[in-house]
Amino acid sequence: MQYLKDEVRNRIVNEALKEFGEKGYSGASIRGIAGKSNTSIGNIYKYYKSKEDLYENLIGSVYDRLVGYIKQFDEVELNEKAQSVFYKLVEEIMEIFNENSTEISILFNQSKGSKYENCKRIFVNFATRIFTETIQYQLSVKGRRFKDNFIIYLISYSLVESIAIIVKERHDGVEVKRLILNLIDIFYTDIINKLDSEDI
Amino acid sequence: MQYLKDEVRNRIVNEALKEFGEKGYSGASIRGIAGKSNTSIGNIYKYYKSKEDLYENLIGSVYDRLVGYIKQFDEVELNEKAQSVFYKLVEEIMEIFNENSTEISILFNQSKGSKYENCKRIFVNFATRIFTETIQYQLSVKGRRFKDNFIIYLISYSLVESIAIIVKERHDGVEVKRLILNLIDIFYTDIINKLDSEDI
Amino acid sequence: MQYLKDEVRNRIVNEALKEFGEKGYSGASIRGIAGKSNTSIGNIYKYYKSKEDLYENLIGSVYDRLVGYIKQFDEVELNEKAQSVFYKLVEEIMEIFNENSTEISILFNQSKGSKYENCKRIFVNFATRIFTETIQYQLSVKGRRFKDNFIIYLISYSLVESIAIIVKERHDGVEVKRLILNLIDIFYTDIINKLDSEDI
Amino acid sequence: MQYLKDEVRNRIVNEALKEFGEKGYSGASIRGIAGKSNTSIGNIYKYYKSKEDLYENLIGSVYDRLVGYIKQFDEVELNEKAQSVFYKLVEEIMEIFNENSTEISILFNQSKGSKYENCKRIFVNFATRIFTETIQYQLSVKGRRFKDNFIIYLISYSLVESIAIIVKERHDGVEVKRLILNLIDIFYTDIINKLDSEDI
DNA sequence: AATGAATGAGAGTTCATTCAT
DNA sequence: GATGAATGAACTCTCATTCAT
Repeated sequence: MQYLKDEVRNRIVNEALKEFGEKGYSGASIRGIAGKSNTSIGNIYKYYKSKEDLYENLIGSVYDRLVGYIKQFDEVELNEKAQSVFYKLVEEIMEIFNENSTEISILFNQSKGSKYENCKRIFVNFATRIFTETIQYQLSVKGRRFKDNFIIYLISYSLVESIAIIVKERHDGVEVKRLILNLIDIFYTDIINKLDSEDI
Repeated sequence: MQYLKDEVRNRIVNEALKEFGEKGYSGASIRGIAGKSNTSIGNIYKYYKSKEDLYENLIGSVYDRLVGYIKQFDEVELNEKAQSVFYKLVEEIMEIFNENSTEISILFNQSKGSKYENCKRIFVNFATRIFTETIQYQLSVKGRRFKDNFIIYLISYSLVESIAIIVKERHDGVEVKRLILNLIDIFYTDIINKLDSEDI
Repeated sequence: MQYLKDEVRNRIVNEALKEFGEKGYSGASIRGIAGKSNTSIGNIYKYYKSKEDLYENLIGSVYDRLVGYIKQFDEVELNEKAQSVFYKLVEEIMEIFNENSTEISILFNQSKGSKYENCKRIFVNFATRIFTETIQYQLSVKGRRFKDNFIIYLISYSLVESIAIIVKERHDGVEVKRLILNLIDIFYTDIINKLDSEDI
Repeated sequence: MQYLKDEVRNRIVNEALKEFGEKGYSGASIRGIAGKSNTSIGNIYKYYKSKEDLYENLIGSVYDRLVGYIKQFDEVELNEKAQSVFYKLVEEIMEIFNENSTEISILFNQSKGSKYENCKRIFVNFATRIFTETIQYQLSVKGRRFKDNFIIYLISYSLVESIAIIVKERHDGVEVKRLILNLIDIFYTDIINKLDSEDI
């Protein structure tokens, strides 16, 4: 009986991932998931008490790991450790990706309307913070300050959007990592140089 | 009577822009727009014959200008003119932004489910093309080829997403233009150098 | 001013006749009539207090003449005069047709949903009565009775439906009259003979 | 559960037949059908995916049989077989009537606005064709031609309208058949004689 | 545990009618 | 007298959720 239950749950999970991945949280329909997973609408509600609960069960742990990693630095001064913290986040993302590539893609690309729609914003804000603090630290060493915050926010936003696309369109962990690191290199390293020389 | 009608139309337009801006095309409701603009559901249908027609009236001309500009180069060889074509597109966007900043923000950020949802993709594809052709032209001069296409797609995608955020969050034309040009500089110029030296 | 009023009223009347003639009472829309007659919805309600009232004004007099003619015989024994009463009804119809061919066509063919939708039924019942009494009179002279009522009802119904089609599709009074009389001849005279000989 | 479902479906079907029978396709409302069949609006859409689909399920097979029978002769020369083809159509109608008297009545009398509204016209055209070819064949044997087409159309129209009324008002198959054959006899046989002698 | 029928709120849309101007 | 904007009820249809079986 337990076996049967797990088998049904797996079917629901798999088809729900497909449905959410294709149509997004709001556009997905419980009816559609039930149909495709060869079970009944009512039975889905035996396993998950609502559409939101189902989404939470699929995406929640990925969200929690990601956001949990970020949140732990909320009240912490980073200074010269900022950059390494960020590279650790990439490691974290890669671990999540290697175990749950579909879920992380859905979390980033299809969460509109769900309780996780703020995820990308949290990520962007964190990236912005890391980047800002990195630069501030480097400039402070040279006794200088930098002005613009928004351009860093934009770069961070771009990075996050790109990561979202990468995890959606590429499925090989090695390639995904290479692409992400490439982008960080392009977006951040170059910009630090640029900011350094041009005082944007 | 005339001014009354215009006043109501303005209220509808303003509240519709708010509603679409907050909830996106699909999430917005005619009922909600009617309520907030202090008129009746039926009356909105005096002004616009459907939800789609309302959206079209708000966003259509902005879409047409933007996509029209891009489409004119569909069958045209660009070669060394690629970059200037792109800068002219920025000029076009800035003109649109100066007249219709809210609309262009909605077009980019909230068109999912509408007839304009392909807009960002068109823009990304065009940016990818411009960037690819620019690089190919420069490399061909030196007798070299470049390999990776996806990274350029990601950069282009990032640029477009960033522009979407810029027009959403900033309302001063001068600043918007500066930010966009900054990003192009960061994203494209630097990357060309990078690609040039590292053979990505 | 009076002249102006009449001109508008005429436009409304003409376009309303077209609209009712094309779409039927229920399918016709006040908005459509207003649009085509180059006036406003509200103004139509200055002349007619409702859609029903408008229909009444267009079709009522034709209905009243027709039904009035029929009703006058409600409590009257007809006996041997039955047939001539019916031919007089045809004369009445022809007079109406010659003055108001459009209206009589609408009355017969497009009154569903209106207060006049019973018109054809009244007409059919009257034709049935006339026919029944004519036959009964003829048979009683020979000391016989006839049985079936429904077949006469059907013939009468057919006659009325045919007249409805004739006034809809033919516009020349002479031809209309010839066709109607032809049908009466076919439907009635022959059937009397048939009933006479076969005791249906 | 199964019997419950069937019971509800039956209630919906019965009440839908009543509603369509009383108000016609356009006039009938899903709300009304839901209310009268003691279920909810939404539940009707569990059984039928649209108003049109409901109507199709009720009336479609009857329409298909009838129109299918007629359509098979579209490209076929009939000559002296014309009359027997028509009598076979009557047999077909009687079979349909014996199984689905309500449905055939609705098809003929209440299909305006639905996809089946052309049914009576198809039937009339077929009857007109049969009648015309029968007469032409008979006259050609005697080396004569006949002139009027419209009167045959009217007779055919009358016949079809009468059949529509018969199936609406009579429910005994034997009587329905007798009435239809009686009418064909009256309408066609007599008229052939008439046309024969009088050159209408 | 499983079913899927049933619900009900809310979506977009239409239209006769009213009423302030 | 004329306007047409405004109303509101009714329409078809969808969907997450509940519940009797």
